[in-house]
Amino acid sequence: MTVLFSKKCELALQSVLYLSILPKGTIESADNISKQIKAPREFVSKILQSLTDVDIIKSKKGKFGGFSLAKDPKEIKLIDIITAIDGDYVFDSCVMGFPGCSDENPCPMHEKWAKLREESLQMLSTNTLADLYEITKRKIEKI
Amino acid sequence: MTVLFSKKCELALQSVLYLSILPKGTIESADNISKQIKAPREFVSKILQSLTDVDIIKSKKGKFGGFSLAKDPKEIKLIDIITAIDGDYVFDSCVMGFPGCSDENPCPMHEKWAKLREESLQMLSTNTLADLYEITKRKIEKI
DNA sequence: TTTTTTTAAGACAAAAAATTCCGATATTAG
DNA sequence: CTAATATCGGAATTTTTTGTCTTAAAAAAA
Repeated sequence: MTVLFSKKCELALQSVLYLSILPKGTIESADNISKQIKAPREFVSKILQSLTDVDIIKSKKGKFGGFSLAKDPKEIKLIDIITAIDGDYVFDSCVMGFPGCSDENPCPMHEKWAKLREESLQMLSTNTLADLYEITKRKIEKI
Repeated sequence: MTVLFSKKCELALQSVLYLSILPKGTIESADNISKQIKAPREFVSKILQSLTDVDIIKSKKGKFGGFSLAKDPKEIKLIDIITAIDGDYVFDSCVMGFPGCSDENPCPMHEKWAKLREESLQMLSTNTLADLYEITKRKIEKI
């Protein structure tokens, strides 16, 4: 079985999306976030830590501490979260795992896949948390 | 890090593609195939076994035994190989890992992703080994 | 028939990814 | 200051995926 993004990355996206629908500046604990997205707390906590390192969210220790967005939702693109966790490997490695796959020495899928890869990258690079606000809110409320 | 297809699936695609450029009916040993695609022999062997189960390739035991395509290259679609190894999970699970993601209760990426998912599926369902013959040959020869 | 070569099958081992645990440190309330 | 609550950082554990080994069975050649 196979996945586009790692589990870590999925939970990162879910966590940050959740933070993005809370009133601006809200500090939410890892415990609350993990409950909301129904994922193991310690694991979510670890993921959130790596997101603070790249300045997508910020953290506050101690009582009433937790995590909050480090910038405005319209400044955070989906691709930022993805590359922070999974790297940009997804978008520049060969789909079929062939060595040395490039425009000059393409694998059998290369050309046909290039278009899809480009479109995905485009989609993830243009959409910000702000763009997804309404639909995120609706989804989170239904979980 | 993350990948679209599992390693198994990548090697399955490479192996079958390799078989498809050999003269019709050629029987190639797991040993030769693994050397060609530079992958561990026993592992490739395992993968080839599962492909024989779904009738994409056929096997022959004993001296001069090995594997060969079970049908004409234009009868074998890429998607057949992928679902045989990775299942159809890739194309009907939520990109963000949200539970119960559907058209009625979509995740934030759902709609935008649907188009890409559909196009990928389309591409993998319409292309057969025969369609990729020339480019496969060129690639394999350069490995 | 015996030997050699190759797949089949399943147990086993190693590596990677996911998940948990724990001790340290920071922050705030009382 | 002390107690309570959080994050932080790193080690430890579990699970999944990848890869190996070993033995059996089939096929062809000697």
